[in-house]
Amino acid sequence: MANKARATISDVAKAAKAGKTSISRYLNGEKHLLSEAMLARIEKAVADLDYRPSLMARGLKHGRTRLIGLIIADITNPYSVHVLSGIEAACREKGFTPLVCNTNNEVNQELHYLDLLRSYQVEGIVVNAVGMREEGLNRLQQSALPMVLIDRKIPEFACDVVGLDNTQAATTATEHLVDQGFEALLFLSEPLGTVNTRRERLSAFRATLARYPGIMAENAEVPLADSAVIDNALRQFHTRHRGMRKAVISANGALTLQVARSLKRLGLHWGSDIGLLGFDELEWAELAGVGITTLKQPTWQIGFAAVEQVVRRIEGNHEPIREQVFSGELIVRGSTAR
Amino acid sequence: MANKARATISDVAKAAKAGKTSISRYLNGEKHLLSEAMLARIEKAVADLDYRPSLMARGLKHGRTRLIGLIIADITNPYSVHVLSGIEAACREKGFTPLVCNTNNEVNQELHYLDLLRSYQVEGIVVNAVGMREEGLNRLQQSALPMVLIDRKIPEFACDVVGLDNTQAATTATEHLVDQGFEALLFLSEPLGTVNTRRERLSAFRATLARYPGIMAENAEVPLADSAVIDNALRQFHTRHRGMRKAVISANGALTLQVARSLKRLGLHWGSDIGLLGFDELEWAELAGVGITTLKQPTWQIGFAAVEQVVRRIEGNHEPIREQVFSGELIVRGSTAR
DNA sequence: CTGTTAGCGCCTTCAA
DNA sequence: TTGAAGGCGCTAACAG
Repeated sequence: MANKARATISDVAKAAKAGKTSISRYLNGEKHLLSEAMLARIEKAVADLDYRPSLMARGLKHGRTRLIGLIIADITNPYSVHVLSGIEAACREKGFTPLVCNTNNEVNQELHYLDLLRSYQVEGIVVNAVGMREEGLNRLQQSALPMVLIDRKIPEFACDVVGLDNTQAATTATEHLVDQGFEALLFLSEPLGTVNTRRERLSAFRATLARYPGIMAENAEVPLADSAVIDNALRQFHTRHRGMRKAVISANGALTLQVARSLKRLGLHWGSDIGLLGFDELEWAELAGVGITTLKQPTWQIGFAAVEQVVRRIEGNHEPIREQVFSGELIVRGSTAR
Repeated sequence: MANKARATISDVAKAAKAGKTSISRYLNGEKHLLSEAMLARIEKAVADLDYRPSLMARGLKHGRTRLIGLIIADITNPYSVHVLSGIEAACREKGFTPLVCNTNNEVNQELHYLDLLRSYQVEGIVVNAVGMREEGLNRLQQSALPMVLIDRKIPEFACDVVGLDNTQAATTATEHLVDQGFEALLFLSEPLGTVNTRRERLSAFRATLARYPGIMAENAEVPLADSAVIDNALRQFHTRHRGMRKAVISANGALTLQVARSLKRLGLHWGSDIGLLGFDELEWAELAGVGITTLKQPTWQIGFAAVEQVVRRIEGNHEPIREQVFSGELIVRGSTAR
């Protein structure tokens, strides 16, 4: 009995001995305009044919696809995954469907997907930016497509943003290390570039330590994938401050993983030989040696809030650009114990 | 200068002083049918208006949305994420776009999304099943929508599958533990239910140990979220075989995490007090204590192959149901050392 | 080589 | 309370 093609509204109309209009009304919650009899017939027909309206056609009609485009820099990153989880939840609640695109940290993928999303007529976009420059931006500015950025801003691009309160977070983290009696601190991040989150975290780190003149403050930029460079930065920091209590702050979760690996290679134990604190909570943080102290971001909320904001825009809200930050929570473990 | 609405094919036609057909031809690679002059005018118009065709409208026309629906049980699971990565790559290569749905391990979400995907007229579906019963199945059977399962099969549902060679993998894992001189082995999994992967792994475990009568073989089913139960299972296993060399096999990555946490709570050290081997590679496996031995699945390839298969079906391939398995790779670390 | 026409499945006037 | 007609953006005959 398997019906080949999907049933269309006309099929239902025919089966219910009604006009297409009535079906349409039935579908759009205007049931109060229909007679009991009609209602029953339609109900039956819909069920029989297992009919469901084509969102494509509907979208074509009045541009409401109920699709929200997501551009995620790296789906492999736990941060992104948890944000995605919040995004999913919010979409579900608001009646949208997320169209997920993974740019794999490549700028041209970003451009490609941006185009694609527009082709699918998404009603809004949520972006965890990687590069995003020139062309991509111009196009976006013109098409007044609602868009909100997650985590990172895009330089010189006015747009809603939702992310972490980097200053608060980095300050909290730094002060914790000061409290724990560390005398030399290294802030480790990927190359700063124009990535505001890295810069803000570093600035707050510096600003905080400016209040503690006795403590050495350093920072280094290392590429995530180059373990030799990381080893080197860590080794040098360690030898340079031999005899002192010292600690490393890693600017994000992916980097923390590499740092931990590097320390292991170098034979340094976090907690005893060197302090370690990483941005982003890690599911395995408690299992690695004496545990790793982390600064946990409310990732789920961030994702959820991002969708709320983009939906607000979709629904015509024209308030000025809005920047929404959430505060992080320090989770203390063995790696920063006295 | 920002143009409000998106340009349509008609706009372009007007701007290029051409008919819509010519534009359409231009877009669909039938440029050879167009005169130089026309081509140039169109090219310019398209660029000027930053036009890109609506995939919605196109889809409406001849049912080719170039969309592939993805139903992922738990996007938070690293396994799924890596599979997703392969899926993404394959989609890109084949010219499809993945529509990702996260069911959050809830069966009704699964149903909901299944409907949704059909509404969006996806051309095929890739599913990492959670429950998927009755209704959902019937609907799917009828709509001859190409579909391939990842990892798990659905009971009594004939469908292409791609996943791990569970027998090979579990056998390899078990033999490794035998080789390492363990005398009592516990196979730990979530409740078996009808999940074929769990059952197959357990069977192979049992079958392998049948060849080594001297070795104790046990298994236990524990809910992922109930740490008390896990603690208990582990504690009992440990005390029951006091004085023997014993090891635990965890049936998947998420469980391995819980097992590691549990062992830590119990004050048992993997490697020295008890052996540990987990299905699924974990990025932190080397960092947890002496390291955790894992059975790594070729996740990326699995995802890639799944899309290849579904695309094959989309393109009209009618070969009999196909089951594609990849073999796992044992990565030995400290947790199973002598 | 190029344009006209007729839908794809749906929603929205507008009439009945 | 119901239905017929037109059009969303695009493609595919079918003429010129």
